[in-house]
Amino acid sequence: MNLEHIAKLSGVSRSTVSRVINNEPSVTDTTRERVLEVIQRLNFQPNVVARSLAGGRTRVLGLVIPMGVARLFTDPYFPIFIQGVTSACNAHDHSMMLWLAEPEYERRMINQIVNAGLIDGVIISSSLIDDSLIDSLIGDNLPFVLIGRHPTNASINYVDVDNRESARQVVNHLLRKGRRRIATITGPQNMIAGLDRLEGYLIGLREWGLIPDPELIVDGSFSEEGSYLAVNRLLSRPIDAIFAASDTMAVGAIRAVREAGYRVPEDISVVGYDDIPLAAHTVPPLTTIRQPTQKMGALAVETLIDIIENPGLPPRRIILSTELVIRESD
Amino acid sequence: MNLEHIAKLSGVSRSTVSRVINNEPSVTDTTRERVLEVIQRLNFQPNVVARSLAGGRTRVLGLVIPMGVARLFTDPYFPIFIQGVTSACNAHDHSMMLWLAEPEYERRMINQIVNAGLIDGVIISSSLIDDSLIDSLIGDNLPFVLIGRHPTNASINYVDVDNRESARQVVNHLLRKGRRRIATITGPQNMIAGLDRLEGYLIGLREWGLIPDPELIVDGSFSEEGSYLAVNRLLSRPIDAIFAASDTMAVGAIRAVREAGYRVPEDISVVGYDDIPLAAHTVPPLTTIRQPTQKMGALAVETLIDIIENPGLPPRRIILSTELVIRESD
DNA sequence: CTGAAAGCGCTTACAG
DNA sequence: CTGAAAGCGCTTACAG
Repeated sequence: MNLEHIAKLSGVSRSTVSRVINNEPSVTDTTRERVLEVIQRLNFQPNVVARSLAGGRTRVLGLVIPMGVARLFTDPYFPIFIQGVTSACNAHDHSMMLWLAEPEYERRMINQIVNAGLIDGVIISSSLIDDSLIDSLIGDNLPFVLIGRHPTNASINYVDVDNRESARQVVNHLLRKGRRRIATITGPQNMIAGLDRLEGYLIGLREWGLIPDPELIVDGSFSEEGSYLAVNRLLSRPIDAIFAASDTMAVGAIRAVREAGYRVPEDISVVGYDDIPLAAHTVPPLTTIRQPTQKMGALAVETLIDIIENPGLPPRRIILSTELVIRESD
Repeated sequence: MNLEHIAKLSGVSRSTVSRVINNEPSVTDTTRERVLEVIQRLNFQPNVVARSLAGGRTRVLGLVIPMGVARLFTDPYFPIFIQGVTSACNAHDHSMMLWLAEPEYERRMINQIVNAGLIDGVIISSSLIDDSLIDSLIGDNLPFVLIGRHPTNASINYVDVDNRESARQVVNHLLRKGRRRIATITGPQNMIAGLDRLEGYLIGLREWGLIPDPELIVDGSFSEEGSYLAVNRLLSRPIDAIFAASDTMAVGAIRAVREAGYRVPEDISVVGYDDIPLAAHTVPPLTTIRQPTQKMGALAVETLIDIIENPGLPPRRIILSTELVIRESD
């Protein structure tokens, strides 16, 4: 079943059927109705592939998540984010193609993405700073939006949350609670979220005239286990609070703190970041930063479609605000 | 840049370039080398869309996960499974398209999947029993494989683990440890994994001549919270063990048990299913069934490609074995 | 072993 | 407002 088929049955040409399908205004209402009736009766679905080849647009969006990101395997952040992307794709009549970028295939994949013409644009989540994929995309003029701002290139479209501001707010909150020896478990420093959350922590301390102690800054790589190990090391020094750059790391931190015989929050406060579903159910329930994860996914899709349909406009740089959710870990 | 372009530069016809790209044997080595040299020099990538339209095959596979499955948001099972699918797609030069099936869009989506010609086949994960998508797929002759066996239709291809046998094994293990009042937290009974794990539990009890007590069977809907609530209800009766049909539910069970003042495993054993990464790190570490989640994803892809390339062969029904991992929750 | 040509199912100037 | 025709970039009989 194809356009020709529908055309014959409704007594018009293939061109007209195409126009009806694409909602072009230049069709009589009566003609339109006649054609639509046939389309519906036959439950006709135009062939996406042919449409793409002729029209130069596939209505398929790529979502790239670097696999190196170990988070993926344990952090509920991703499913929630992906859900936001998928819903928005559905709502805008697009499809989503997921790529988990494995290093071994990366080169071939970049090529596929950029040159094969399968997709109209790309969303890159949790990209590493200076990801070579970004350069490829720029070089080949394929529209893309980043989740997380780009530190240097101002012409790149992105959707992000205000990581620095919210981290600063966490530190501020802890300081107001009387904490003074605040440690932080950071994410990888080659990811913008890792970088910015650390910077916010530093800003927060300095605002209160405190000098950050490098020994209280340890890397947890956005993983539960990484954080657990980091906090074990940390506990040899006197600390009274921990800001973990993700809830998953906060969970690891709490585990380490309690195993060492300290109480949360009486001895050591623990604050996280993300507000994943689990955060409300840890013991004690986690104070954390709520970020609109699902909304970021949806906004990324909408921004990308906008860029595809309106090239040449100035870059969109969208920063969403967050919210400090105070529960019982302090 | 297209075939014509490459053809001109290497002094052959478009047809020959196509043959080289598709590795057809009927090309002289010298011709082949000449063409390949040009392709590599220009880093040429054939247009996937045109290829699909002409060849009738897109090399794109769809992965459908019903969103109703609340698990998705909290259960690490999915990222691991998706990772298996993606890797296998890469390895076999295919791409993967992810659909999270939202009820509201479902009808349109089925149409898209089945009729738009965008994909060569579909993998359905965690499908509900009697999912209407399955009927659509059968009706339209689109190749597909299920994760989880189909209870009635023997002609359907699937990859599954032996849920019944492994659940039976868990019960057997607990009975050998001297437990006699064994409760189970089940998954939804409209999912084959939920169904089969319950059945295995029943078989295990009966093997020892025990009569299952309906009051010890409660639904946890494959979620942490669902399980927590279910176990709260359960604790009014004297029980000495809980078999949770997923690790995520086991975590909820442990939480409820401990909050009620009982010890795990001294008072109540808790055994899970899945062996997610967290299972080794719960307090106490979880005894559970390890299933080859990633491998299931990869096998589903390979099976699907096989079906696409060799239609008409008898249905593949693949059952993978599992492993009881004994840790400290008993 | 290779090339010329038809065809995959659409879109889109162009002409009327 | 509508149709005939060219074209998107490939694959694949067919002929030689």
